[in-house]
Amino acid sequence: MTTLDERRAAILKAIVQDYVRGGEPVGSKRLVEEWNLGVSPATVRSDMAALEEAGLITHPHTSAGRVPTDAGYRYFVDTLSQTEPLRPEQVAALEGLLMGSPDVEELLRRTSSVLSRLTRFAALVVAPRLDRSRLRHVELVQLAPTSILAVFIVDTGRVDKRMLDLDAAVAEHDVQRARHAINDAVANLRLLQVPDVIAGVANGAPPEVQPLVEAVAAAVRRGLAQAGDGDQLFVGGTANMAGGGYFDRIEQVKSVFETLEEQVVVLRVLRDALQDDPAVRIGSELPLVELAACSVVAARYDAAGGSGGSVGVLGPTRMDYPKTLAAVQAVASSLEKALAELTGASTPS
Amino acid sequence: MTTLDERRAAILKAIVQDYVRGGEPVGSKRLVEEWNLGVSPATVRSDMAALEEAGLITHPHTSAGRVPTDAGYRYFVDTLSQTEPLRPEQVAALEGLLMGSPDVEELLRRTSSVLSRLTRFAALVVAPRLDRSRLRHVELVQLAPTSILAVFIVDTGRVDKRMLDLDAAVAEHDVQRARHAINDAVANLRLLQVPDVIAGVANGAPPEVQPLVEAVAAAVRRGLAQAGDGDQLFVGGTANMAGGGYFDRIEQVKSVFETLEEQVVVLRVLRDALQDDPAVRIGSELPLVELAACSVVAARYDAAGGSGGSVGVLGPTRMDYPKTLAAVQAVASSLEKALAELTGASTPS
DNA sequence: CCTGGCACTCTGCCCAGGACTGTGCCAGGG
DNA sequence: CCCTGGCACAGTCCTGGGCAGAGTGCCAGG
Repeated sequence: MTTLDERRAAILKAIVQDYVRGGEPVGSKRLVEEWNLGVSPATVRSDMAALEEAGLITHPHTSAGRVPTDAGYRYFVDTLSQTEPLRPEQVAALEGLLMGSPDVEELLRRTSSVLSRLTRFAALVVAPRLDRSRLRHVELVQLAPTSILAVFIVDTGRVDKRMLDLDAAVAEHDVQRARHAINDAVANLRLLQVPDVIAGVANGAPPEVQPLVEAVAAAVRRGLAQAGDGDQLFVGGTANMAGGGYFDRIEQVKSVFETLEEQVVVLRVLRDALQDDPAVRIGSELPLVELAACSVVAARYDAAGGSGGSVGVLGPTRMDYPKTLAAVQAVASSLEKALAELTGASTPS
Repeated sequence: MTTLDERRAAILKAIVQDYVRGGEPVGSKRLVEEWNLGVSPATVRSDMAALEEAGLITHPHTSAGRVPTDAGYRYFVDTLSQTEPLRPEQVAALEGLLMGSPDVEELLRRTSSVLSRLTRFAALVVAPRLDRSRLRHVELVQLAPTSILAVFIVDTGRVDKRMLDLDAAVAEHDVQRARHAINDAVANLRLLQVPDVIAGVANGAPPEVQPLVEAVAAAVRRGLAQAGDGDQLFVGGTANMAGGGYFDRIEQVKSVFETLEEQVVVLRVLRDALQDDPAVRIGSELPLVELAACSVVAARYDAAGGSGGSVGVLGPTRMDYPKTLAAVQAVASSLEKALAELTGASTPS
């Protein structure tokens, strides 16, 4: 992207800001009136023609004002704007809301709720990644002779479960032996190391319990492999996408909702976006054509032990990027704090 | 509701069916043509006037056809229609989809997905009630000296967790003592009995562990008290409410989505509806004005040990009630079967 | 390089007319 | 007493024309 003439940059900036506020194509006359640019509408027009030539703005039709293109928003975000930090009382309110959460799940739920209300878009919150968390405890519950429910309790307070289907029946007390052997070996281990350690336990274990222990190791391995797609996702404020008056055709709204229902897809989009941090992905930059009229703004947050997740919003391309970025970043950092408070206590000396 | 003249009943039925299919007000002429009623449009008109007098149909405006009112749909559902059972291959496909589920949560998720695709409305699935389930195991994990994570594993394979904040620190081995004492006492007990039994354990326990055991009892009690509102809810196919062309104003769509986001509200609506089984609640019969243009069709299902939940759909009042009822009931019974298969194996001799 | 002016284009709105649909009512016939 | 055909009436939807408004593109001049 070539760098822009100073006045043209100012005009692009004005177009973006006006359009984001009003939702209507903005013309040369209005522009000079509201932003006293010191030049005449005619000059602005020729500049706008240049901006259009450069692919930064378009015409809906011959005689309408200009509208930013995705590239226009991109230029605006990259070089014409800077995030406007939230007001201190907003940050305070934010932290107040998040701090009191009783557990991680509830905290993440609240986070998605508060972020959606703050931005008036759909909020996306991805739970801390499992792979770097530490395992606290494994519980094995025998539901049937060959089927065992394995429950994994992780230091962030998250609880995961998985059914194990064995080829042969296991005796109740062998389940207990496996349980003890595994827990002795893995307590407070990084989840990533767990499969290998458990596999080691299996090797040294008596033959009756070996298959069970191996099954547990396999379950953890599977869980970690899935972790990318299997991460927990909390979505909030989807209704915001229906109001607001973005999107002209109802079909667009529907396809956005359809996309939001597919957690796997949303997770992929988020992960894809988060090659930068904070990340802004505008319209066609998103990997899904269904979301061509949408943008994603996201940021990472860290959690105890180097694990972490991300928060973000999905909104129309016509969004206030500086404000949204600020909100997303503020929420990410508040979440980080609240999480630290919640699980920082979770490493007793 | 007084009973209706036979011809008038036929006319009402025809109006409902035509309107549900086409979405447009239906007039006297079309009616006699398509349903060869054996009388002239004029006669139909006078009957329609009577039906309108009775509050079963309305005019959108002076010179439009008639549209059923909520009461009209109600009459149709109660006395003019009967559910059309699904085709056998549909039932088979349904069961095929549900049977392979690895665990209860996934099963319920799939259920909501399949029900929404079957009906093209938003599907609601409430997990089996906790209060009549049996407790399999309680796990206590100490996250900090005064904070304990209690994990409850129930026979349906469901896992619930709850944080316990104690007033005083507990020693690690006391946590283990409490854990053993509780598990010895409660294994395979109905959840409803659990609080009292644990309270009994607390009484006989040494003073160091007493507060912890009591906290566990309180947690279960709280969990059960909440059970009404705290039940797990799986919502699927919400995007269907945006397509379809029901709802004229976008505002309605938005308020439906807002309602769907409030799980507590949805659960209340469902529980309220399920005084009958199967239940049909039409428009103004629902306890929420926001849902005045919607109907709920729901049915209960039973799960192991007398516990159970419900499945249902939320759609526009203008829905095909016989078909929807059939779908909901078929899904409920398939879910019941799949659940039995999944947890029936869970009562080893 | 900027500016004012001018012609042009396209939208949105209003209004009127006509086609259409559907109703309500009434008088007449079985 | 109920059904029927006929007729007047009311309201929607569509179309077309006219008109105002906004905005552009271009060009000649400072």
